[in-house]
Amino acid sequence: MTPRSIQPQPCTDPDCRGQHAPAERVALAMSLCSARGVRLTELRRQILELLWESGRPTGAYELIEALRLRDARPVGPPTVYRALEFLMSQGLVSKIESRNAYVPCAHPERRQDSLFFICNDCGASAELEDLRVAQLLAENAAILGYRVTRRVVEVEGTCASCIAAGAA
Amino acid sequence: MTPRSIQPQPCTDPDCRGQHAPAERVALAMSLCSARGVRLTELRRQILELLWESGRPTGAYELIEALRLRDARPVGPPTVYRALEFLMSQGLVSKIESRNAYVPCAHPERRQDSLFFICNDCGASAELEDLRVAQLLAENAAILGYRVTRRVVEVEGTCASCIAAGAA
DNA sequence: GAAGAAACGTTATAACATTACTTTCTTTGG
DNA sequence: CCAAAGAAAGTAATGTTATAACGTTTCTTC
Repeated sequence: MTPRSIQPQPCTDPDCRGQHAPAERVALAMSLCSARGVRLTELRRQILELLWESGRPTGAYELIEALRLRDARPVGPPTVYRALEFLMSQGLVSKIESRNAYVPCAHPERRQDSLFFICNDCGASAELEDLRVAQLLAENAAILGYRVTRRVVEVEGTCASCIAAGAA
Repeated sequence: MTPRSIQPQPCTDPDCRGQHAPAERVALAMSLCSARGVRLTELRRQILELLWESGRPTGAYELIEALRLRDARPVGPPTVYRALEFLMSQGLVSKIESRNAYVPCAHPERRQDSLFFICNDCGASAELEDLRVAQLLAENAAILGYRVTRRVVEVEGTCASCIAAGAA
């Protein structure tokens, strides 16, 4: 199950739903940052890794706690927020605004704001890209005369598993 | 400029961009609540009015301050948050998640999550409805097996006026 | 290895939101 | 009308998320 090699393996499938292991994700991030000439420091790397391991949108203070548990490293809020800001600037992480929580991005090599689907029951989130949505938003922005810098699209609801579990 | 009558005048134009006066907006809200058998109390009415008068996404603590100034009524956070919750439940107000701020809804009679465009420069927001976006999100939700309960679509950028002002 | 820049640490505090409990107001049935 | 019940609002305390301001360390470059 676990890949033998952790060489970066960017997914080339636009319909990829992300089943890569955290280590692989982090390796891709390292290679991307290296190519871009920016520094994915140990702290930043750890936070990205924690986000990949978490499997759901994770709050900044949860990350602080996780870092403390992981290697008895007590970091303050500004430290974590700065790291998150860096990761977001590189497209490696997105903030889920409706949750005040952070998720790792499946395709940091494509710098595109994704659609996020968040389950109200289990808290899990799914990421999707849909150029048609971006296109429609661009259209509407043009009508209003807006220059777009960021798109936040978050769909709240109940995921398939939780529907199944609830219906049981 | 100011309308002589403040009778409720729901806008029937789906492309309406909202140029109605606050009093008219509040009148519509009162009539809607009355029809729905829910109570638009004085506090709730005042908060809705303040939001319409504000002209931009407004934080809960700004509302507290505005209420205090308006009629020396000091209200606590829970009071305001409860009123906002009611207003949101009636589709009269939406929360702009990326700002932790609240805006009045242009078309409370249509219970549809709108698209919001927010200017990073002046802080103003514009509301738009686009069924095509809702449709695409529904499509994607269906693919994932999600049951949708709420859509958050917030486009950040620079509005036409600020682009013009900045380009000057 | 010194200068400059980037990252990180630390303290304090700001900004946003909720819990738990009490009081007041409103409606409704006797 | 009046009491009971329920909805709304008041109050105090606290929880949660985020940032300001400033000092220290680390990395890079020359």
